[in-house]
Amino acid sequence: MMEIELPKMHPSQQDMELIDILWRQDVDLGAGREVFDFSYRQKEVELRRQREQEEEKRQQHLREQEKALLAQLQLDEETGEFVPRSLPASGTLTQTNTTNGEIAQNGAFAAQEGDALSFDECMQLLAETFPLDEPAESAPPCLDVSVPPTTDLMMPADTPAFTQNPLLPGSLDQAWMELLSLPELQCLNMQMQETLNMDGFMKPSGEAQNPSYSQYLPGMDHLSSVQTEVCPPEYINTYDGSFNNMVSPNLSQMSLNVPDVGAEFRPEEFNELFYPEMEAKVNSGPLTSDGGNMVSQLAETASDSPVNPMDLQSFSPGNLSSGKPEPIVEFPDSDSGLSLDSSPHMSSPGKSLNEDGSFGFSDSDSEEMDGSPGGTESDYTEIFPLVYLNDGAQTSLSDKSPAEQQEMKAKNPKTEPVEASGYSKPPFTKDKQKKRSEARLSRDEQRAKALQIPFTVDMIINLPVDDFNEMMSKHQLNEAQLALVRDIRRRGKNKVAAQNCRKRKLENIVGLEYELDSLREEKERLKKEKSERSTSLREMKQQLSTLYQEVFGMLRDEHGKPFSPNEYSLQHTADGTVFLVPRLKKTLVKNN
DNA sequence: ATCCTGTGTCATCAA
DNA sequence: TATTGATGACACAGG
Repeated sequence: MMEIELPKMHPSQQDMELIDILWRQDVDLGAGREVFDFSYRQKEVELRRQREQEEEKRQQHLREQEKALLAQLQLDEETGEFVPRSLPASGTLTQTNTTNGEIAQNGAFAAQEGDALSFDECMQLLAETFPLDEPAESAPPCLDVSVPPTTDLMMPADTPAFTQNPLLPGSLDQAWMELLSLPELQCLNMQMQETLNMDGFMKPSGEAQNPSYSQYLPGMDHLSSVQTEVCPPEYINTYDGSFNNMVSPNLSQMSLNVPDVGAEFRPEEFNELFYPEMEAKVNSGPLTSDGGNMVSQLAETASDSPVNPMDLQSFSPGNLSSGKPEPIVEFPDSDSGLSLDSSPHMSSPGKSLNEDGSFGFSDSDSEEMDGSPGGTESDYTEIFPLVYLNDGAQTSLSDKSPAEQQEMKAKNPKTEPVEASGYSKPPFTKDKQKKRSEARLSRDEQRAKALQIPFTVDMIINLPVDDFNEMMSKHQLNEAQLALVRDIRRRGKNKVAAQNCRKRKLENIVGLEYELDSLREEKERLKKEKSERSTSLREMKQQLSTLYQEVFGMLRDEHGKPFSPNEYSLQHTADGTVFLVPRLKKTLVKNN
């Protein structure tokens, strides 16, 4: 308890030393050592002061945290953005239908509320463990991937706000990571993963695909590894699956302050994220960091590798940072739709080459492509004949230089007639391999590959505009590439929007049908009720008439004669009093 | 051959 | 002004 320490040398230092010696020799001084030890007492005071300061600090942090909670944002399911929670009736879509899925979601979250406490505690622990010394830091809301993509529908209002508080200072970054390794959080983390997956399941179309941008961001990949350590494979797998769909707009917010995409870029890890199944192959191969060589090496290994060479290239530091992703071919006018016919892979030289010999991606070309009967998927079989020939072998012409591509074209005159004829099914159309390749590569992916865009289509489409612009600014793209990237983004977003729109339309139709049924039922019910009441009214009238006649017939005047129904009538008031009213008089009264 | 349905895309408008 | 979402319209593929 009383620890022996060497006090700092003070003026009374000799005395203190003596006291110390006596103390060590267990000489009874008649008083505690601390009585004589000035530095000890001073230290005690300092300790107390320090404790007070810590306490004060902690309280201040709690207050700040509270502020942050108040200002917490809420994920808008539709927009994928964080919006202030104070928009209770914001959504136009989310509230339209309470589908079973949503009910299930609510249920699931309700069930999760039980975890809220522990999470709360964790956050408190976090705040205590990692004091926010830089509250003003505009650090990113480094939300972990485990943070569920909550929506107003799914997240009860009283749910602890930490889960989606993007205002948490960036210093929490590491705290999150450390927290993730805490055993008590691992379970929570897994549940959040589950939630995230569930959300993806509930919203299969564009609006729900909610993987995290952290996957895109090398700086965050350690998070993945953390989860890999603590989560059962199924969580990871399902997560990967949902990731393939799209990137969550909401989680994308988290990437705001993540280290530069290009900064600590590690292509292997990136690859692992995107093509986990391929990672082994790619890594085991003679892959080098030399972007130039890699393509050719890929070409060698591509026959058994489904990896998209474009992606690999994009992950190559050489291409990313050294920034010469420009295809050798110049596309004078990129368009918005890479024209099939202008594709470098076209086997039809007449169309594929512009007059200047370059490959054209002009709008007119695009129209030619999209407008022509041959325009769509089949065109891509023409664009990438080798892709379809070699399933999984992404060594399409796009991986080769235009010169090589032209060589290929020269070597494969076979395809010319097919494409020259415009729309006609290429010989590989029935090839299952081709279909599989098609399924794997969307048109825009193929376009991107053709222009050697150094980003994945997912990134292009799903990154928030700021990140997107940042990403674009980090790479020097030529006009064709820029235009293609923007078109890909526009098309991708519009595709999702169209899916949402159709989904909504269907939901509206279903809702209207349901409403129609309800109204029909209501109508039937009202009809029936009307009929019943009519019957009842008729009966009552009949009874009243009978009663009237009975009563009227019992009435006699002073001569004992019955009243004439033509001259008199019976009237009754609300209190049951009955009057015999002369009809003439009655009309007179009425006239009055 | 024709119709229906699902999907992608474009144009346009509105926020 | 740029971006984004919503939606009608169109083309196309596939059943």
